[in-house]
Amino acid sequence: MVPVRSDEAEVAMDGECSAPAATARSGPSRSHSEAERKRRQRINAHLATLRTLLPAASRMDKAALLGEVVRHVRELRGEADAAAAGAAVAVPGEGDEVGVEDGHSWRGGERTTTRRVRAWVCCADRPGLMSELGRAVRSVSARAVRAEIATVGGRTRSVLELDVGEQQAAADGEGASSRPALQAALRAVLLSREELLASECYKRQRFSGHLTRV
Amino acid sequence: MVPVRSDEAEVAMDGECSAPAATARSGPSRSHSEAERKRRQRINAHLATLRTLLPAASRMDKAALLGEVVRHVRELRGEADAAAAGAAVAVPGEGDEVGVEDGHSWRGGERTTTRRVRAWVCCADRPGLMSELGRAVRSVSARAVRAEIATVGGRTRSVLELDVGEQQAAADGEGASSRPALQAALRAVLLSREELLASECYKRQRFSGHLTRV
DNA sequence: GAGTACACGTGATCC
DNA sequence: TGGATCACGTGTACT
Repeated sequence: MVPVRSDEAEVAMDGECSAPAATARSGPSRSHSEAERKRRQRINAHLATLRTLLPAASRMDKAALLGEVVRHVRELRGEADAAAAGAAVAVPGEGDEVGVEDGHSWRGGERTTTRRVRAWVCCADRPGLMSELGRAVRSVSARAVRAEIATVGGRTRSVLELDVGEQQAAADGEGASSRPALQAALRAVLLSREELLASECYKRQRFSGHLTRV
Repeated sequence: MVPVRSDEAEVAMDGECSAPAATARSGPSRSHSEAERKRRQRINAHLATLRTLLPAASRMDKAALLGEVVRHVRELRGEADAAAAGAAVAVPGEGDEVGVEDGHSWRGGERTTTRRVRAWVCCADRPGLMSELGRAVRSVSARAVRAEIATVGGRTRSVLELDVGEQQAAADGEGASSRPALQAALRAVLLSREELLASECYKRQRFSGHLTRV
C-alpha cells in the first residue's frame, strides 16, 4: 500500500541508444514524455512539501494526504473565522452560563472527525479562575488551542478552543463525545464559589460597545 | 526488490503490433482502468475542494494550485503558533506598554510577504478602551484578524493580530512597514487618560497564575 | 490472485 | 506549429 517514498528526483539520462520502437513514428513528439514527466515531478514536489508540513501526514497515500490538507486548511481557516466571531460575542453577559459546542462540521461533508470543541464560561471574575479552568480542561484530557478572555465590570467571559484527542474525536459519531464531561467540569468551576465574592467592588458600569470590529 | 525505475528498454509491446493471442483480451484486468479512474477522481475531487477553499486559486493549473496551498498552510500554521504564544504571555503586567511586532517570516523562506502584524497594549482597564483600540487600528487601515483580551485586577492586556493591506505589506521590505504609525496610534490610546481613573476600586490583588496551558 | 498505489507514455485540447 | 495541461489506460511493485 504505502509507497515508502523510494523514488524521487530521477531525471534519468535519456539516451539515444535503443531504437524507440516507434521507429519513424515521430508522431508523439518524443519530448512530451519529458515535459509530462517534469510536470508530474513539480506536482509531486509540492505534494512532498505538504507531507513535511502536515504533522501526521507522512505515510499516507496521495489522495488521503490531500484530504488531510483540505481538513487542515478548513480547520485553520475556521479558527480564524471563529476567532473573529468569538471576539464579537466575547462580551460577558449578565447571567452565569457555561456552554460546549462541537467543532463546526463542515457542510461539505467529507470529514466529520472534529477534534475541535468550543467551550465558554461566563461568570463573575475572581482570582484563581484561570487555574480552575485549566484544571477543568485537563480533567477531560483536552488541550487548549486558544483562549480568549474578556473581563469587564467584574464579569468575565472565557472562550476556549479545545483540542480533544484524536481517539476521543474518532470514538463518537457526531453527538455524545466528551462534551458532558467537559460541561460538567466547567459547571463545577462555575458553581464552586458562585456567591462567594459578589463583592460590592465588582458592581460597576458595563459599557455598551461590542467587540465587533475591534 | 530494487525499484528499477527509468528502465525504458521495454516500451515496445504496445498497440496492435502483435496479434493478441486469444487469452490476452483481459490481460490488464479490465477493472484496473476503472480503479485507476476512481483514484484519479478522488485526488481531483480534493484538488477541486482546495480550489474552492483558496481565495484566488481558481483558474490555476494543478501545480500552481498546490504551491498556493503550501503557502497557505505555512501561513495559517504560523498564525496558530503565534496564537498559542500570544495566549501564553497575555497576562497583564504592572507597567503600561504598547508593542508592535512584524509577523514572523517563516524560516523556510519561499514567501516573506508578511501581512500579519502583532500588536499589544497593556494598561489600566477602562470603559471605552475597546472602541479606542478599534479606532486606532482603523486609523492605519488595518484589519483585526483576532483579538485576545485578558483583564485581571483592573489591568488589561490586549493582543491584536492585525492584517495590514496587501499593498502595505508589499511596499516595505522586512522593516519599516506601517509599524510607527500603528505604534503611535496605540500609544495615543494609552496616554489619552492614563491617570484618569486609577480608581480605588481597581486596586485589587493580582493572581499569580499564568495563562499558560489554560 | 485480488487489491491498491504509483509513474509512465500518449491522445486530446486550448492558447 | 509548438508549448502546456489534462485524463486515460497500462506496466509494475508492494501487501
